[in-house]
Amino acid sequence: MALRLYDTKTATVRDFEPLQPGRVSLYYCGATVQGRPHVGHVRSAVAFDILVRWLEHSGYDVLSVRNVTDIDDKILEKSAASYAADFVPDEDYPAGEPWFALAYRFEQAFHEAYDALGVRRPRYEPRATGHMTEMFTLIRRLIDAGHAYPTTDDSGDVYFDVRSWPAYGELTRQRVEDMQDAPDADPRGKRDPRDFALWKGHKDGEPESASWDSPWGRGRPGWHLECSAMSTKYLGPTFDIHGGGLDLRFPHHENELAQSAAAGDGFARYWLHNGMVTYEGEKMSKSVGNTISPEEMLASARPVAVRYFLGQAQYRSQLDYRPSSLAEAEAAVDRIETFLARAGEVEEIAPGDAVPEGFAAAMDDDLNVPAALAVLHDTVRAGNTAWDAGDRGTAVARAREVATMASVLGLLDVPSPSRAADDAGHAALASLVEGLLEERAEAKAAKDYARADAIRDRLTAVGVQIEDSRDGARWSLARGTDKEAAHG
RNA sequence: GGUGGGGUGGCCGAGUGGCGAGGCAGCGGCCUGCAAAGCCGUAUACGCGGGUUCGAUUCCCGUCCCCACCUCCA
Repeated sequence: MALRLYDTKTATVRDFEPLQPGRVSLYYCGATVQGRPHVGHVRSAVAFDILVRWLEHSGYDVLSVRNVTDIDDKILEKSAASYAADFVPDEDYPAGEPWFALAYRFEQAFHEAYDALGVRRPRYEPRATGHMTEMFTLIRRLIDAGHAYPTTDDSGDVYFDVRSWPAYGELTRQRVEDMQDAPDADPRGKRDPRDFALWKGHKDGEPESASWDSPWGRGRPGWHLECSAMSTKYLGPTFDIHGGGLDLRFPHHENELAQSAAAGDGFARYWLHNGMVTYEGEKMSKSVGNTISPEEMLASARPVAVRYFLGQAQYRSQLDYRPSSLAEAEAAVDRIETFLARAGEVEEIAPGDAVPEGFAAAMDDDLNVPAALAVLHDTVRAGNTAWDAGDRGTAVARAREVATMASVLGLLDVPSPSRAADDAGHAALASLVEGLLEERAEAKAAKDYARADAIRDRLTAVGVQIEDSRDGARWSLARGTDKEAAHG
């Protein structure tokens, strides 16, 4: 069975056949680095991380590119605001910060969030500001082809001519005539209100450092242009997959497609869009106050549980967060880890190449992670059953499959800052706990259950969980609350 | 107004024209000195009204509601 993916442009599930056998070129939209990452950003990143992992598991060499939009209106606005006399700095926005410093700072914040969740970095992460000449070339091509024009006023703007491109709207199946005009649209020098900026002329009051000399005057690039220019540079005029959040379909991806296609490029062959994250069914919004940030999630649950939560729904589905979500994810992850730890007592469990057929079929079916997780959990059960029956060989075999599946879903690569952060402390703790467990074993042997239970209660009280087995007691640090990983 | 996606048991969340995925929570049982972990069992679920069909949650029609996008947005 081969991979099938839902393609937004054709609105169908299609067999995935890469341009070049064995190689996949993937471009997906990263963030505009104007603020701290929110849950939606990391959900998208996890979704595409799972795609890349599954492609690689399937034997493809994946060339992935994710852009960093480090120049745009919001970045400039926020920087400008930080210089205002009445500006009140907070922990996210200090006073007097240049736009490029602000952008770079948040770019790093995104990296921290991605890293914390085990999202692997793409092969390249190009920044918009580093690709001016590539953008000039694309604008030139569009003007020469009659699909773009510099305004006749003195603004220095260059626009894409929507009316010159009959296919405009093909990605989202909209007709230009049906589109609602933006209420606050400033027609400026546009021929049509839907025309969008390829190049924005420099305006008085904007920092000189935020503009570049171009054949059409000093200015800065429009948002959509960078993706067309950079994807072409790193992946070629035609590439396999273009991804991003559902909210980017229009206008961002529609405009990218129009630009690149009008310039004569094949552009993306498959369009993938991940669903939004909601809070108890409602769109997260700062004004409503129903938001939760990746940091807050990481403070209340282990990173691996956060990752599990973010990846557990099918990527196109809306992912609903509610206060109990992370505890549920934590429980599910615990179940998997407990089994792997059991089998790990027999021999080391490392991910291999083989996954159960049902898992592969689910992943090939447009990355049906929920169905894949069902197979994973079934395999855990089968392994536990074998373990309880004393069949260690089968248990270990199942554990290998579980580890492989978990690895494909990115659950084994999530850093666990707690443990690694303090090996010495952990060793000391282990020594103390094991001493107490020996005492407890002696008490149990003497049928002094009061004393045995007192020792267990004492350990439980400080977050050390005890599990008895025929081979003796096993201990682990209680999860869920995860005092260890709590961020300070 | 236009475009697209949804409404599944206490919660999350797949899926299918007919043998009720999976996780979490609950209940009963096995195991255990007691727990924990594990295993087994346990639910008159598919927004509403019609229709097609031997049979629909799954197809068709209507209807209600929700969400996203059409302005910066993962």
